[in-house]
Amino acid sequence: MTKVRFAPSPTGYLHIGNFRTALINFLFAKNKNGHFMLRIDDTDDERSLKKYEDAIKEDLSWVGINWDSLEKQSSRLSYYDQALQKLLDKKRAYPCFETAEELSLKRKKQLSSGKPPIYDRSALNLSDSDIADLKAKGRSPHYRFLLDHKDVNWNDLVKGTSQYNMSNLSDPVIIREDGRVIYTLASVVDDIDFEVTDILRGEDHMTNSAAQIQLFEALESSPPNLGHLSLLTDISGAGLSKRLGSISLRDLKDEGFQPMAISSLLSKVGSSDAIEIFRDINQIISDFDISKFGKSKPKFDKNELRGLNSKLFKMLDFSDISNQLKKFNFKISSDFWELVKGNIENLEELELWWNIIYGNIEPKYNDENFLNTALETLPEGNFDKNTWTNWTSILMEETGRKGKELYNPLRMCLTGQNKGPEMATLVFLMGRGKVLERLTNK
RNA sequence: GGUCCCUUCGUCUAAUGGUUAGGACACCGCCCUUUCACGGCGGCAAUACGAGUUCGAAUCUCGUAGGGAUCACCA
Repeated sequence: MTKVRFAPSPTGYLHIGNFRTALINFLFAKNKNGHFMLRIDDTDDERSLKKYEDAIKEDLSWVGINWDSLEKQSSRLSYYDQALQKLLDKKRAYPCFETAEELSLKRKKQLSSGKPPIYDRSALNLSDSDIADLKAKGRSPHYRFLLDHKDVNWNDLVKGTSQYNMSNLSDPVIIREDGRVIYTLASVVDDIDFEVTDILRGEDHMTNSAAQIQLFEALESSPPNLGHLSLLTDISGAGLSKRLGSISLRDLKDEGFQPMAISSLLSKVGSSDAIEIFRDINQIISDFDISKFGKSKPKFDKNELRGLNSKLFKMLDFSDISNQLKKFNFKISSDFWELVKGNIENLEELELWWNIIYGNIEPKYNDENFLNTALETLPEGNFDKNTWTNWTSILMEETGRKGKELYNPLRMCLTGQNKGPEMATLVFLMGRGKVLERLTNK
């Protein structure tokens, strides 16, 4: 069975790059009736916070991504120790005693003399007695994985035939000086134990993957299928870290974006499918195909998201949205929703239209003579659904105007906007009192 | 600096040596609508640059330029 995992570290809120990876893993698995595992990579306990773990779960749930199982690396520490022992026995791991400062200095030197900052493996020269001496002095080692300096090849689900020469890489540290495991090892151990079949993640993991392939093999397993998605950039083409990293899912939520608008965009952008709005995640699942994703970097455009959001609102009935409308401190009726849903990009705009119809706004008078005539011909009595048509028919006869010439001054005066929902219903909901107020309140 | 990856309309992309370089979104125009929008129809618009291979190159090769990623006792 297909089994994937999404493995965030709880060191911050889910941003849109992260979320896209989660979504694509979810869609990939569900399309194959597979298993989607949420794995909390909290081995860095200095930076990991429960608050973020909760937030990540909450955000995933908000968009309808449900996990079939949940694991936390912090509860699996003994397995990582066993893996280290195995690697030590096979001479694929070795102890190192350099301090972080020494290593950093070394890298700087290499870089300034034009050389790649790759670890020189000097700890490999330590004899058993050297190591014993250092330990006796109270020094405790960190451990590195000994890479095999050769080409690693794999057939990437997204990138196709891929290759990396391991001599361009430092032997990765897998256990810290204080004994805590590092992601590189923990992730592989978990992927083996939980029988993950496919790893889908960003192309920033490309070199990690190359090293981890050797780790899978050293642990007498075989690597899962690997797919590296091209990273999202902002509209100018700048990388994720610069700006998109700061757009979290919660920001989008707060800005009034709907989960399905976000999922619709992020599941299709960068693929050869058309970007369109989907009402239901199952529709996206059923035609998901990882091979449709391209190798170049797609751009995330909030305007595109706005468009999808407004298309979604048009599709929603009052009953679909009424829960979300409770957050407003004014009561929204079904009639009101049906009237304005075709003219909004996000829910916050409801407040504007609510004020236009029921509250106070600054009307715009751009044709006083005409508006005077409108005032004179305003029908008496309570408004009904035909009032607008009757009224404008009279106005048309009186003034000879029609079309935009007829409607625009009324729209501007009554709503303060040059566009918006259909006037007939809008005026009916407004009622005679409010219309009179706007017409006379110049 | 080393290594890896990327570059087709504004945007997402299709075209795996022969196409008038196709589609979707956006934009513009027309129609529909006595207004906004929806919808229908149409239009604008691209192979980063330079060589090479070939009868023929978006496609293969090399170079140039631009962009991204990575090179942590982070994940």
